[in-house]
Amino acid sequence: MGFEASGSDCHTGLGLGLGSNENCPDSNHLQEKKKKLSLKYDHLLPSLTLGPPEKANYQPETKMDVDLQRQASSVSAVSSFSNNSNVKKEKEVGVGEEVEVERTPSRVTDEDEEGSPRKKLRLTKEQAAVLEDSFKEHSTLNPKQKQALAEHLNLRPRQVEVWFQNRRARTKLKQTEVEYDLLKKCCETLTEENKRLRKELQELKSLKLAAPLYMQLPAATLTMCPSCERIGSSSDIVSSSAGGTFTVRPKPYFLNSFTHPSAAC
DNA sequence: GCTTTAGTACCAGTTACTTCA
DNA sequence: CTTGAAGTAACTGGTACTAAA
Repeated sequence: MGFEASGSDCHTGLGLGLGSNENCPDSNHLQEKKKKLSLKYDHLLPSLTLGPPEKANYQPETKMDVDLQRQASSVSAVSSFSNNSNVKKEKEVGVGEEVEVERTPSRVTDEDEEGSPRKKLRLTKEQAAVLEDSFKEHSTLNPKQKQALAEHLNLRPRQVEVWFQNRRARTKLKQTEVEYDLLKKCCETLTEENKRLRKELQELKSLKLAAPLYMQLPAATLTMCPSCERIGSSSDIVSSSAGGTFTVRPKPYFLNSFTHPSAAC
């Protein structure tokens, strides 16, 4: 699958590293590379079977239908190009043809018949579903796929392109939220652990001052952590005395060199 | 082999519009 | 009916990459 599947791969790596995305197969640069290989996704197009909404039973059965559709597509391509202040030319690679379109700023050209700029259309459920399916296949489109999808849904290629951009942004946002939650939980766990260890250290220090009985143990069984001065034994044994017991617990908690080197204690 | 330039795709951030509680 | 929040289509400006000159 595309972005979402590999996105979860990235999470598993989480590594709690903020830069983890760099290693993600779907990070920007890899996506750029993927783009170049995008022709391999051409198989998708025949699999799109849902008819465009509203124009509910729309099916370009006749040549005229197809021509009209193409025409509409070209016209809308003109009206949908983003507003760079300059007029641009873009070659839309059609299915088996190249259409050269004069581009003009959209603030001007996006006006509909009534002259109101940027009238926002709401995609129908069916359109959204087809786009969603397509996105699941792959999160980026090559020009052919874009054109074909646009024709299939009776949308402008620019609209398809924008939808994919926004969809990628939403995916990334969700992914970021998930990572944030994980990091937050991790932080809370570590804070708790830190609290516990400090408490334990305090207990040990007071024990040491009161009755350093562990000194009487065979030296070989005791080790001292150089960084936190915690005492352990080769088997993390419990040492008890008349004054009470203290335990050097094994570490059930997960530790991570990312958080603290001395966490290995 | 270089630099420059134009074209293209993508992204982050933003705006504008719609929908719904 | 009005309003604010949330969702999202569309836009903007910037960056990276590629191919041609």
